Amino acid sequence: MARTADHDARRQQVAEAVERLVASEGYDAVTVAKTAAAAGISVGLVQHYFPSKDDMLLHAFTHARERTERRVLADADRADQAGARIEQILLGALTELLPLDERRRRECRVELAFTGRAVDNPRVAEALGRSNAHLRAMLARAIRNGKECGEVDPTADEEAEAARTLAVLDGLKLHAYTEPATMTADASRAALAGELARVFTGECHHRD
Amino acid sequence: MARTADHDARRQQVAEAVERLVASEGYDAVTVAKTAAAAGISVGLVQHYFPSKDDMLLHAFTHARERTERRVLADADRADQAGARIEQILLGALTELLPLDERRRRECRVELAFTGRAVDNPRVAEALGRSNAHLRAMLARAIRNGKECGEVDPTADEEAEAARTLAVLDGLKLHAYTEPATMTADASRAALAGELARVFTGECHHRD
DNA sequence: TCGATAACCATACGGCCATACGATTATCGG
DNA sequence: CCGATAATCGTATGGCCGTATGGTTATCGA
Repeated sequence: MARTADHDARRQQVAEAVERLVASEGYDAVTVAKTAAAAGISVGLVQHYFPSKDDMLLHAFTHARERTERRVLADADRADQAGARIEQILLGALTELLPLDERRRRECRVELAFTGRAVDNPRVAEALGRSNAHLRAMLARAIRNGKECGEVDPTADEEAEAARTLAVLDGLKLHAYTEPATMTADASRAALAGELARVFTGECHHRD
Repeated sequence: MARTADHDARRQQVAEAVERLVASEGYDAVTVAKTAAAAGISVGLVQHYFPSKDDMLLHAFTHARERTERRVLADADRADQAGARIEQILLGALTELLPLDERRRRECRVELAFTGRAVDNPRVAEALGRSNAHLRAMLARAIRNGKECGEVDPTADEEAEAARTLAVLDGLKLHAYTEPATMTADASRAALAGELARVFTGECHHRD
């Protein structure tokens, strides 16, 4: 055998370099050369780990997206164990995804840039679709729980409500990012809270 | 003086060539040379009418967007004069913007491609913001009318409801386009109808 | 009719970028 | 300790694209 390296760690290193570039200079500014420089490695090594630029970008996207997914899930879990009202749990977790301050604006820029490419790139679209499916499932589960404890109208269609809520979230993400003057942080927060208030219309009757 | 040409018509001709290219090959496939070919003119003439490729793309976007805006407005007006319920008028007009069949899918592709660029391109972002402001104003007006005739809860915040409704619309547009398998035409229509049903909760008490 | 001028064209240029390629270096197994 | 092999590097290459440039053509006004 010979020299060994941590494949996954290297790929992650490149993915994060891509992310930084997208966040600071925009998607179009991402070149293989710049990415290599940002990651502190050579162009050749990037090629060693990714067969093509497209693969590199796709990996960067899925990496970023999975991290975000995990964070939101963890957020929700933590709030859940603290025994909060489901509506409040979701509001907290989803608010994290809106560009309400500089940090989250950066994250949104990356997310939105890749989302924009999903329109023309089937592989990105598929990855995005998978991730959205996870989020919808999470929301549907939360709504189902809400029914059980009385927060949600028991006749509501969980899947439909979840799909619409995710649409609101993504629409707000875009509007708040591209129109910060019109869609201020408060307006965005209010819009999201308003959507949740329309789904979670009842009082929780559980006691602990 | 000398030879004359219809400036606006030429610029429109180019804009529509861009649109066709985006719809059929995707945003990245738009080059000045291809656009010229698609428009049936020379590269030099494109340059004659647009100082840079960026200007060309921006014009193509605003052109397409304004046309769509006009169409939606006209739709709504027509339904209005037919004396329909406001909720139904809006549903009809906004449904037109979702990618529910091949024709509307094409239109959405163009719209979404440019929307994706708004993230990194301030000029596109500004044009998009202006157009969104128009749509929000139109929605707010409709909601205000709804209050007067009893279709809408009089305590509702018109601007906030309008902003959220537009967010739903744009989120659905994206999801329905990139995830046709999950967000079917029926599911999208239902989600939009659901949103409107949450805004227009009352009965119209006008008679004519 | 004619020349000035705008419309229009064809091509050249310079730069950038993704990818290909060959060389070099480090390290694991024996 | 050594050689096989993976990791890493540096550079070359071929193509494409936006823009610059110079020339040609048609038409309007006088």
